[in-house]
Amino acid sequence: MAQERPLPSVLGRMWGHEPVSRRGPRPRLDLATIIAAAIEIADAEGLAGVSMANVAARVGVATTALYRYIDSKEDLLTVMADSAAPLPPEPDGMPWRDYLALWTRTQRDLLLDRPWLLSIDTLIPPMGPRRLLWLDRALAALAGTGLDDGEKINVATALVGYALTDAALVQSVTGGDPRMEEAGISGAADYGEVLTGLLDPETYPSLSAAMRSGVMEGAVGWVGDDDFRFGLDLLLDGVEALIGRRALRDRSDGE
Amino acid sequence: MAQERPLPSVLGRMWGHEPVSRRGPRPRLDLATIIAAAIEIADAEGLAGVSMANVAARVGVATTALYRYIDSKEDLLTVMADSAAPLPPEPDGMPWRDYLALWTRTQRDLLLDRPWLLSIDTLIPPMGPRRLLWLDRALAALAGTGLDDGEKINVATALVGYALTDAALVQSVTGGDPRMEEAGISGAADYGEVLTGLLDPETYPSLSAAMRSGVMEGAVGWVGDDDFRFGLDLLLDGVEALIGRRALRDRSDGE
DNA sequence: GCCGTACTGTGTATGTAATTCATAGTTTCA
DNA sequence: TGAAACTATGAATTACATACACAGTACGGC
Repeated sequence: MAQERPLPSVLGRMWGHEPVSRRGPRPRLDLATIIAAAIEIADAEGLAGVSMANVAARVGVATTALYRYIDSKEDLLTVMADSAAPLPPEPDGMPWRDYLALWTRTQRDLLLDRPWLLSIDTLIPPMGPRRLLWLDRALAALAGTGLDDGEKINVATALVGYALTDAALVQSVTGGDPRMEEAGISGAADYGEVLTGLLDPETYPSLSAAMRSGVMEGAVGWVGDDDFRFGLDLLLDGVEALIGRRALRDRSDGE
Repeated sequence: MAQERPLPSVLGRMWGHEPVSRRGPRPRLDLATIIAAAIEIADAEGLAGVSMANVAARVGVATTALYRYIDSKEDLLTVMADSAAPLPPEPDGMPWRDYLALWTRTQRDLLLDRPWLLSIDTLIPPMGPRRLLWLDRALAALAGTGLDDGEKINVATALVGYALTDAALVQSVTGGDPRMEEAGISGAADYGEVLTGLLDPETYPSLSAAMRSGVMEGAVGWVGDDDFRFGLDLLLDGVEALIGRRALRDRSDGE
């Protein structure tokens, strides 16, 4: 019923609602082909390589032919971002905590594997079939925890957000960001060194002390697996605490 | 000593290392003036309005004159992102949890107030004087909690990350994102409606159930203050648990 | 006081991309 | 068989960022 809401063209096509046309020459392309080509280019050359001309060349049509399938480059990127996601891992009866940890890590690893996603994805509500599938699985994993739907969604949201920011951070520190490269920084140790030279201990007492004590040379440098787990556990511990509270409340409600 | 590392021009200028030049006409501009102009434009017209030509016109010079002060537009954006941040709130002896909550919220509100920051800022290690000041204050707030420097930094990182993703989400849902607007979605209720029409209950059992039960029409729609606090408390509960564990360990170490 | 030099701002020119539009060609339905 | 509906194309337009050569300016040594 609500189906009637007219979807904008790209979103519609994303969900397989291709326009049913009779007349005219058979289309030489479909959205999937275009997206696949665009993703291949992005994987190989980064987002910078994804120009309309480039994509068109790859699928063997003139640049402007693409505009029959998408309305703008923006749309292309949006659809790419959804299609680039693999299927979510299957729960297989895992405890919620294990599943959500895997769920989050897999998303982060995806972002590291396809760093161009980071340039498209600022966190927005998922609209594509793939991303929504991920969300669905997170909610499923939280079934039976006593959280309500809203809470489950918020938990999932916080976790994707973490995957996103952590990947962005790791990516920038390990040399992906031009802003870091320009500063001659590759790796946390460099960063610590630069900061040590830059920070006036009067103005930045705590930070400068931390840097001088060599935090960045040791275990903490944002990019280690420990660092990822640290934030993840912060969140999951929070979730666990919440679930505990809910259980308590529900028990006393039942009396 | 480490001061000697040659900073790239913009980064250096950000820290007040203006080049000491004798000869030649007195410069008509300085970096601060340019940044201020760029920020005014961004506040008024969004990032799209920030073209080199526009900024130059505003400060009353030819477009290409800007290149005497910055190397590229990218650099301009980077410096803008740092300068746009206000001074961090003062701790005033607040408990760490209260301070960090305020600290995070203030940053999120800044991002909502200047949405263009969201387009510049993917999470990267802070390099500018303002952002580093924020980091310093977070570390200071965690003094005496028993966390080590690395842990403190990781806590702060997780919190900024949360501020960033939450702001991005709110921003997109409340109409800031072209991708949402294009789908005719403004507000969580619209989102819920669209999804209800789109989702096949077989493929998306949990999510579709949640949508049909009207989550998005109720309290949860990502944009409410409750939703912000939800994720924030998740993190802070996690931090609290960690601090508790550290205290326990330290006590038994001391015996 | 004068002149060269180092440095500043200007105007022009170039290259890259996205996007619009009129056109020519291709199927299918009546 | 012809018209209608639709496809791909190429040329043209627009908006930028940026490189470069030039002209003017002020300081510092003589």
